[in-house]
Amino acid sequence: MPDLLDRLRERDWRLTAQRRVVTEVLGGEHVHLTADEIHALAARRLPEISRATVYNTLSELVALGEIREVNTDGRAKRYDPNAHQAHQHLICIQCGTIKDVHPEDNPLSALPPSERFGFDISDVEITYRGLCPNCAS
Amino acid sequence: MPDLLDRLRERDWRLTAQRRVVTEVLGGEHVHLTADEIHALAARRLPEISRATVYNTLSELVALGEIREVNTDGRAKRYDPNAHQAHQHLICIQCGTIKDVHPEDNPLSALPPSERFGFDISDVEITYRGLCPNCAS
DNA sequence: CCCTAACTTAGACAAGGTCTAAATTTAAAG
DNA sequence: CTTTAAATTTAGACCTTGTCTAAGTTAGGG
Repeated sequence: MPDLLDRLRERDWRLTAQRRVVTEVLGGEHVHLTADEIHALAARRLPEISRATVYNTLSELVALGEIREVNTDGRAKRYDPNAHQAHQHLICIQCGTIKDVHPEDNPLSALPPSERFGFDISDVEITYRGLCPNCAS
Repeated sequence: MPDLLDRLRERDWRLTAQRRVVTEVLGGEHVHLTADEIHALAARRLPEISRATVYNTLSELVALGEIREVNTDGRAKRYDPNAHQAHQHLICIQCGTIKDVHPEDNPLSALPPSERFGFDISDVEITYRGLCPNCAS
């Protein structure tokens, strides 16, 4: 798969300095940053970047399906660049660390038709919570 | 199982008028109200009840394990009085309706040890999303 | 090189929630 | 029945997260 910036170029996404630094900050595969964290990192390279632009850019990337919004705790949303591989999240209830995990079965198959109330189900989000080895000791 | 107010009485929970109306508003089994909705309903019976008290009471009920906090959409948290029966949620992406559902398997069993990163997992939260029959037509 | 639509900006605004200090209420002791 | 200390409630200030707007700036086709 070509990298994120290449994919965006192919889609008539006007590439500005601001959009570039935001997507660069989201480079890794196992990163789960809040909008404010992304803004702070982006501002290290482009000091005048505004909060509004970071929010706008993130919304566009979500709409394009290039990143996912994760609602882990009712606090700030986090943005997950690992959008092209189905996965779920495992979160430490103490330190907040987030891991990507991959359940064995298709999570949808556990929900029998009688429990679907006629819905056309399109998405399943699973969050596992527990104590990480570091916090347990 | 004795009802909510009885259980709380047995636990030295000082029962005030404010706490009573909040717990009464949470009476049903299949209700998923926001704090503001709970405040509005409570205020119909006890007009001077404050927002802070509603938030305090809800936090205490969560800590006591009598209700559950549900984070459905990154907007306001919802409070679910159906805390003593394991269940998950099915949400309409259009109208926001929330249904309680009961998957067949233990959701934890789908996560193999190799995907647990040494965590001691204590909770799994699953949210199914789709279009309800009403919105589909 | 110019033009215009697209983009970015600062800052006001809004929703949801937390905190604080003062007032009130509870219930236990005298 | 009073006193009293601790628990509870209150109004409103404040905080965090996110959205909106109007004005300024920029990308890139012609």
